Amino acid sequence: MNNYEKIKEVINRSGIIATDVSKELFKLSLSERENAIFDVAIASYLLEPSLGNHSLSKMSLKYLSRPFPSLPKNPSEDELSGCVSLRASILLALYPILKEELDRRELGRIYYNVELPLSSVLARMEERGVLVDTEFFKEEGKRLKKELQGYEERIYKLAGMKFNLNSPKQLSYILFEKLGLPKIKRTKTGVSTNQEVLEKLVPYHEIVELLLQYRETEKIRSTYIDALPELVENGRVRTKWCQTTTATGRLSSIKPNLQNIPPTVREGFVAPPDWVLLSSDYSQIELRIVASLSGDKNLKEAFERNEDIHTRTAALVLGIPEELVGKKEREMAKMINFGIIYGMGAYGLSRRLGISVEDANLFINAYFRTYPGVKEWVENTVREATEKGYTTTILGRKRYFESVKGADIRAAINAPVQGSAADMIKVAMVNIDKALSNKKSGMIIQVHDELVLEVTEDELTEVSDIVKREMERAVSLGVPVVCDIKVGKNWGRMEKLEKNSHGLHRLN
DNA sequence: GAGCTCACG
DNA sequence: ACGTACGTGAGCTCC
Ligand SMILES: [Mg+2]
Repeated sequence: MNNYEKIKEVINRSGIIATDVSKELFKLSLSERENAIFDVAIASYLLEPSLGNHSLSKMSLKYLSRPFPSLPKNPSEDELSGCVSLRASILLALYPILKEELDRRELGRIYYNVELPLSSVLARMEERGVLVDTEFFKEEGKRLKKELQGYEERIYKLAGMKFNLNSPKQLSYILFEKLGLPKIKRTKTGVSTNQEVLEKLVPYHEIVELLLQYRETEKIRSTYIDALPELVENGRVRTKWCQTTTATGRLSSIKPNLQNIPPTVREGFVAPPDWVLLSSDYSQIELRIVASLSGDKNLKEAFERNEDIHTRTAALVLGIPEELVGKKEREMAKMINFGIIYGMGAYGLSRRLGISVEDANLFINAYFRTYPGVKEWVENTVREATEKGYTTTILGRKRYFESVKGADIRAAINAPVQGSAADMIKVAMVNIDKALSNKKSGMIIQVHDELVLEVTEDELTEVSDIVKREMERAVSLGVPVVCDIKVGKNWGRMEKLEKNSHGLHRLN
């Protein structure tokens, strides 16, 4: 037996306790069964998701009151083995403590049924990576560079001098001192020049419109077009899917972050010849979860009607027929629907709708009269968070709060919604991965309410059925759940996939 | 490394 | 009693 085989044999016979590296073990095929692994980082994450960092040194101090030994520089063989075995002993000691704590707080289920199996799914997503059209990035880079040079020249001319356009400090000097524009909002260190401020300054000076365009283009160029190709290896980027980072239960993604790619840049993520990309996204999942958690009759019924939820909301709130709901009314309802998910108050709504706080209050009151169950749910959630010190999702994931005041009130309202949506798509991912285990196709990206898969053309019909079914039935909400499926040769240009009368899929 | 800004859901 | 909409990651400037 070589070392690899020895290690594999031990792991699958005795089990292994690891941290943060369960994905690596799966990648190396070192683990043949999930229950051969206990990942202390994932356990610690479920126990304290707001911690952000579940390093062994933190866990060791917290649960064992023991420092985590650091490796000396240029260690001797003895020092090395001493340190490593000390570290291993810490892992070993953490295992029973974390396991018992998971059970005590009823987090064992979500650990064993969702998070642990998910870590192997994420491992496979990392291994597969995403194919990148480097030519697209090259050409787009050239085009944006030219476009930016045009903005720069005109901006310098209007400013009467050259300056560093990427420096908010210098820009603020130009706008508010040199050109004398009104100061709208301040930051900790000076005067804000953010997009919201610039939009208000547009009528004052023609430089502002150019600045907005420059900012938008420069963002795309610097963050995406220039940075992404640096991370391509053998034609693919392999993001790291972070499973123990967010306070709510969502995933995050780094190097590169594939969860904030703008539509224009999505074109650069492509399928190989004879493959397509398939994207399936939940429709209004967070609001459906609000309907489910609150049990509000009217909100549930609104979804059962399968009409546009914002239009329906506007009609109910304003007491008018849906045919009379115009753009403005729908926009207002959409704002409140979103606002609810974020725990927004009258002040926030008034600012976003450009109306008075009094009017915003009227709308919110009318909204809660329409959906009284939602109002009750919000109040109960905040009360529970205060009394128990945590909020809970549909699968029992918890987020802890020390005292629920200020911004924490809103976070406490949002956490069960955002977290339940995360629970749901995670379950879907585990089930889809299982259903695709004997296929060539596989998942490559998750963006909170969207899954992207790389699919061979011959598997398209079957895979799209699996994805849609597993996403919609991942967790039973008692409210209809709908996913829309799109297909294309790249992530940017996709067409809706519809079922025709023969049950066959076709591209429109 | 902090602060600002901004991309996504 | 609210610094007044939640959750992320990353590039850039400046100290
Ligand atoms: Mg969606």
